[in-house]
Amino acid sequence: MTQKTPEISSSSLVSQASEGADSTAGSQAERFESVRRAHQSEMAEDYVELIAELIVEHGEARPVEIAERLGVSQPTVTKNLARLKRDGLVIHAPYRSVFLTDEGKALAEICRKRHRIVVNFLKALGIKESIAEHDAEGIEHHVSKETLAAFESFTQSPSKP
Amino acid sequence: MTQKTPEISSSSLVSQASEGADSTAGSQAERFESVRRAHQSEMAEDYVELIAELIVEHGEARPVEIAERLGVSQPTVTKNLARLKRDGLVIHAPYRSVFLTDEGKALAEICRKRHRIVVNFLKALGIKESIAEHDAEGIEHHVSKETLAAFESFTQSPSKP
DNA sequence: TTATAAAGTTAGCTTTGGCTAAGTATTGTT
DNA sequence: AACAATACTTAGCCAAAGCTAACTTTATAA
Ligand SMILES: [Mn+2]
Ligand SMILES: [Mn+2]
Ligand SMILES: [Mn+2]
Ligand SMILES: [Mn+2]
Repeated sequence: MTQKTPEISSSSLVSQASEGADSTAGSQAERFESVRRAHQSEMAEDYVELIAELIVEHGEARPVEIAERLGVSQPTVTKNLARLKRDGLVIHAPYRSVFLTDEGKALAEICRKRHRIVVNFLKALGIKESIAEHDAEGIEHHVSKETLAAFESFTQSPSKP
Repeated sequence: MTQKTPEISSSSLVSQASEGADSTAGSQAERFESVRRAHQSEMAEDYVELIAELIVEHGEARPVEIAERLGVSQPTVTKNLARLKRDGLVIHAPYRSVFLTDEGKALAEICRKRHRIVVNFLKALGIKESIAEHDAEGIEHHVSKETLAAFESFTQSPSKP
């Protein structure tokens, strides 16, 4: 009830030069927007990568196995496969196993490589494998081309620019 | 129509010992579950960190400014502030500016520090600041304690274990 | 002090990605 | 061939985050 009601400080052209790079509201917004965009591709990336893995390991990708590996229910997989199909990444007929389209294969390959780079980078930093795999699962979706390249070159020759 | 219908290979106890760490379906599922959990905290973390920033910079945090910095609409901010309030992280009365609870302040401080560590680490790797800030905005939510410690120690003395 | 502008909220919609319960299809076993 | 077990789908639910349009409140300016 009696809480203070401060006005908006319209006298704030201060900008006390604290940040190095430009730290405008606009550029910060772009960063958050970019993260939101990355999250939208995340499901697709993890699915196609996993489907490719299963095909290599078992000769085929079964929804039940996808569900088990992802830790989600079978209906969730069914629904997400429909989305991936809609987006042209997988081929899936009812009660059949799952295949990747050419586009799906290409995406899976990119994701597989990126995943390995991130894991190997973390291991090169001294992180133990189980944790490297854990963190990579999330980090992989937020690594720019530049950062990925830096990770790769560090892995190959640590501490050299 | 005439698509092949492969059976499930029930003869697959092969496990050709390709991976170093344990790569069971169960441990892979745990990693994905952990990423999903991280995504649930992400909105809260970015909001409290930003609110703390705004209070430092402008003396207060206004919804309109939060919306601009995040690149989302004002109604989205209103709705998310209600969630943060429900979760005990902010104090917000209608038409007033936003305050952090003690819990919100504590979370903001953790996030602020983690953010700086990730950014500084990427810069130490040779990534330029604007890209470091960009990637950190996503990566920060997926870094374990161990990895964060490794980032910090690398920043302080690169290439030493 | 009144009018206008800006800020904030409410209502209602959307997509994503999770779930359970229940039904159908396929596969494996007798 | 019949039955049981497993896999898969469908239907229907939920919460999170986003949006626009319309309305209300607060702040600014005439
Ligand atoms: Mn992943
Ligand atoms: Mn993420
Ligand atoms: Mn962030
Ligand atoms: Mn941040």
